[in-house]
Amino acid sequence: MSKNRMKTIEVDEALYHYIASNTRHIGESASEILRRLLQLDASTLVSDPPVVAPAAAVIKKGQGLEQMLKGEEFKSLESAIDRFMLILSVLYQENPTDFALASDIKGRKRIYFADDEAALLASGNTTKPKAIEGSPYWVITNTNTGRKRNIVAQLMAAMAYPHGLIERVCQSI
Amino acid sequence: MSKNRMKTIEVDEALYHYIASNTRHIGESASEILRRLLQLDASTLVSDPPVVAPAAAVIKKGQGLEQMLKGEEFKSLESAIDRFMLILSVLYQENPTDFALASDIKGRKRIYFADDEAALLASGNTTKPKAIEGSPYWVITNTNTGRKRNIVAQLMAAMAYPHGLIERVCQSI
DNA sequence: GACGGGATCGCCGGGATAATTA
DNA sequence: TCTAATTATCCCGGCGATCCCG
Repeated sequence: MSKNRMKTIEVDEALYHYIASNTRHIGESASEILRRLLQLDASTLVSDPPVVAPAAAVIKKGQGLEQMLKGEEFKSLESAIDRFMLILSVLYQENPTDFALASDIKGRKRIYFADDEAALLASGNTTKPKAIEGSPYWVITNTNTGRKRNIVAQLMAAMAYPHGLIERVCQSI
Repeated sequence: MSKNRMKTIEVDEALYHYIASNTRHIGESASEILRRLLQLDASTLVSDPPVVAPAAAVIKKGQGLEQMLKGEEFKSLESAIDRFMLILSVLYQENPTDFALASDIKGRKRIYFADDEAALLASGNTTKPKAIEGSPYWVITNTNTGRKRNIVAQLMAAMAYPHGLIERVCQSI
């Protein structure tokens, strides 16, 4: 790897997580990881990247959430758990890609999200997994409200939502 | 893509140019470009990134450490203990032989390194040994941060690393 | 694994600081 | 005794999951 001067670029948190999670060996740098993921030779820079289908319809950040907070459905929910589940559902639908990248949040022993129930069951004692509607994901549910807020906050932060919105959403749980 | 909560990563110049050259439209962000190049669509998320032949693993003196200091993995660590463990891991991998020779560092009664947990447990009261990843060694962990720095400094000195690097590594703990 | 929600309390990891020893 | 080095107790904050309550 070249010792050349490094350039700084900005990436959103979800992408950052994705990159970090692809570390192959201890102490690997961002450049190394990206080169591998991009299938670039360490030395040569191949010209044309794979052509990919255009991104799906872009929804403006937080729009769906804002609507949800105002909506009758949300207001009608009586329990923290129901609000929690709806929020996650909306978060997923608003941006499945970022959600997927961000959902590797975990506690000391439990993992919080998985795409199947069994994985969550296996990660703790009575995790009470529930499916997130409209998504392939499951979440752990046996937590106090503080932790539910916490999980949502972490998730949203990793999905690069603005602070203020994170605040309001967590507050609403 | 939102501009909120961006993370900064460092990439080498060649990679930087490669990314920049793949801009599709004016004002496109690094995240957007990378997402496209990495094929991070909802559809491809589940599968692992393409596996590529690993880069040759020869590491020159201090090179691996330098990489580590810059690496995403290291930056993502939140506790002194985690940084400590990663540093030791990289030190071992960079030169197992020297590590082995240098690792007979000890305190007044505790020994700091051993190739099995029991030896460390036996050398003190609550030494909290942890295994050094990628190596056959264990370290004592029940120390304040000052001593962790100390241990690393002694180890690196015995492995003949330059002072400046020792400084920087210890500082980073 | 079948009542569901979630507060409360116990446990654990990190590591500063107090205690101990040379 | 005073200081400096080393040990390891112990506190704090975070996490888990039991268990109580509606």
